[in-house]
Amino acid sequence: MNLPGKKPLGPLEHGVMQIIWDRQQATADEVRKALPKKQDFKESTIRTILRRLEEKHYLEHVVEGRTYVYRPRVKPENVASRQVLGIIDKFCRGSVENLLLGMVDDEVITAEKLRELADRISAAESQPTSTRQKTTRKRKR
Amino acid sequence: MNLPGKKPLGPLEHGVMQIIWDRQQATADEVRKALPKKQDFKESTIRTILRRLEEKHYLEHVVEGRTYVYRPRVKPENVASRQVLGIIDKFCRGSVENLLLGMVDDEVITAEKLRELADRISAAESQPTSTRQKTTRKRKR
DNA sequence: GCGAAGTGTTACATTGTGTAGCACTACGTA
DNA sequence: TACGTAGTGCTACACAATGTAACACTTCGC
Repeated sequence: MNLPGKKPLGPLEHGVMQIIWDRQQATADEVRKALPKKQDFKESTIRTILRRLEEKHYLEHVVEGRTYVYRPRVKPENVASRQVLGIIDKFCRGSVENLLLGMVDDEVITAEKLRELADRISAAESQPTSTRQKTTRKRKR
Repeated sequence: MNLPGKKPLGPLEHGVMQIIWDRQQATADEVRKALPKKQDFKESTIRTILRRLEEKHYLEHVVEGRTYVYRPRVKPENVASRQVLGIIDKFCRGSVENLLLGMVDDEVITAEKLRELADRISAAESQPTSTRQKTTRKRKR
């Protein structure tokens, strides 16, 4: 089982993912041009990064004509949530509550604001399916 | 500014932190004995790890007799919360809400449970100071 | 004065990431 | 039809972080 979102990304790898998440898809050349012009990379560099991201299952590609078009295999929020899961395991004895407490204590978010968001999310969750926008995914567990 | 909780920890480094978090403090030898007996490390190995953890500001030590006694400089929940902050920046366009949405979507937590926790935390937060247990810290921001 | 317990210093192997070169292929065009 | 160009495949190298440890030095108790 090598699901995406687990392996960490280096800064450049992350930058590339950002670009592809932003525009839904991109070719090696598009990525290169979209990166900060400050350091402009060789195309082979970009292609190496893209290949590694594909090996890590962050990306997949389809061949279009003779160029590879890369698309994300995961949404950034889901990568985030998996990484947070790992953090909870490692630092919060598996308890989401401990994490949230730490975040409030560290002023990452106020208790008030947290409750507000939780209410909103919970409300949206129980809304009728007609107005509801939920990712289609196979449910397990 | 080199505050703790930012630099990532390798598996062994993390294991050592766990031990010290558990027992509040420990010497090199205690750490060595507390680690899984499967791989039993040389003391110098442990001491290298401890030194690096101190360089990263996860630990500090006091000299007791002639031995170093290490104690944590951060609580695990705070390390967690800082790392989560980084994740929010990188993957959720800076929005805590996006992260929470991702976590609900990924079934790391249910919307219902989240709301419950948020309520509880919020209630505790606004309790009178007499019964309140809050970390003493300099507030900034 | 010696041995044990402890620290200081240094080093090497492995792995992940950034960086890129070079060879190969296929398509459009002169 | 032969060639340049756009694209990929494969390989390599350097640097930093991490795991792993040896060896030398110091000091306290006996």
